[in-house]
Amino acid sequence: MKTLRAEPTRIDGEESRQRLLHAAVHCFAEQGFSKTSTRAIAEAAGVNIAAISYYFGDKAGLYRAAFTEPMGTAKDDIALFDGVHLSIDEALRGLYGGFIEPLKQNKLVQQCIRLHMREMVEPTGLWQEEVRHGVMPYHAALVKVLKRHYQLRKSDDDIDRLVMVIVALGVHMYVGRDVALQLHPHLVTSPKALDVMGERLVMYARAMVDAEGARRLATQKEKR
Amino acid sequence: MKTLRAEPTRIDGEESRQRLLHAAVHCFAEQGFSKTSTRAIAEAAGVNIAAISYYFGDKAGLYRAAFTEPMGTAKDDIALFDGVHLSIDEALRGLYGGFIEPLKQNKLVQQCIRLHMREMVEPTGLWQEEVRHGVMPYHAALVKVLKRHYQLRKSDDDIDRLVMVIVALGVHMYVGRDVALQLHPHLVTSPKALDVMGERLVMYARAMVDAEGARRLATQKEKR
DNA sequence: TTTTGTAAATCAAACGTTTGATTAAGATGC
DNA sequence: GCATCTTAATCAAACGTTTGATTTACAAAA
Repeated sequence: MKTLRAEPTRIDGEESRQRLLHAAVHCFAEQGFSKTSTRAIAEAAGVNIAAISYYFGDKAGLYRAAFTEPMGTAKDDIALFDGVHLSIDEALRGLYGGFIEPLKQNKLVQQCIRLHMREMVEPTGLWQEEVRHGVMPYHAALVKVLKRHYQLRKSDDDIDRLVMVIVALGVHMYVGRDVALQLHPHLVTSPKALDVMGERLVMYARAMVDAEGARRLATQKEKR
Repeated sequence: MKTLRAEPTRIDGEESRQRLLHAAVHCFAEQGFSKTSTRAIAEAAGVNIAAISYYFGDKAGLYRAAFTEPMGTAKDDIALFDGVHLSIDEALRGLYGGFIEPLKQNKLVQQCIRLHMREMVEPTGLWQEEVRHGVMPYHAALVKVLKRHYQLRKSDDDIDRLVMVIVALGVHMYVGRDVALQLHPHLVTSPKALDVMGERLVMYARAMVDAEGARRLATQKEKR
């Protein structure tokens, strides 16, 4: 029933493309690639189906665009914690801030991240590229921060392990979000609660960093 | 072109159902629900398509069976860490052992877990039930352990937060596995490396538990 | 100003394929 | 003979994609 047509006339230009892209991000993030039909996307965007092939070639092309285009580069996130003048606490605060902040607002970014989380479990090839261009530099930057903190010349496996779990705490805010929403909704919804969560993450991470430092010291002594 | 027929004849008894189930776990874990066709499952199982509706009703029924049947109950995992005589370190060792051990072997279990991880990102309704019957008791058991350790009468938000991140470290071994395999394969493949990882997780978690304990003590003093 | 030409954008309709599910007939073991 | 199981064939529905025609915007030509 399309009796009323609110749209004035021609939208002309990039707008249709943009609307398709946003609708795609929303649909793909919500239901995944296969469960989302091109028709559903087009309908949500208020655009004809053919526009998909017109602007993006095919469904896969639209997905690729939805996956990569709206996301900021990893550099933006890295910049939040890799300043040379930052203390380890400040660095961790910046790092987890990058995880927490999008959860408070910015629906599009949240959907994008959800899309990326999806790819972690369901790698389609795009994710491997994302790991190379997004995750790898991110980890490398964090390794650098830790090296400086421990005053090491070379990194090692234990640094990598520590980086893994530090990142894990942030990642889990997204991966475990649905579970948390079911178990303790009030801990992960309000901005205030999310801030408290961020504080705790910093505290936890700091504790892990210190524990690893102590362990390194102990094994170092042991060797002598 | 089906000129050659390798299959003998009857596969005797219940076997078809089992083969279907295993093939389903494998396919669903690998590609997810929508991307897996009933034909692909039947072919992988070496069974006619109609057997799916015969044994499981429909595709959804097969999925449900693949999701629930092969998994052990949450009680098995909980039993690894909720003994009243266990120290906090022993409890954490048991807890993370439950995460690490399946990674060393048992392909079927790994695929099952992968299936469950999938549901975390792509909730189909089964996951909500799983949260109620699997995750919730798991969290509750861990809360109990922490309450005992801190000698608390009542739990609170901060305990829940701590439980979340303790679990996060274990969960991340599965969620972040693909990334880890690309970044540091040697840290998450060999049984020996996995054991080291398990040790570190215990150490990290212990550090977090202690940090939270210290924080509680500090805020407690502050209030007086 | 008006006419004409061109390229971009949009549309409904249809295409061929794949999907999950069902059917009726056949085979097997008791 | 009877219940259990397997098979190939078939179904409607939904899918992604393509098509050819149409509409709009804009600029050059008259």
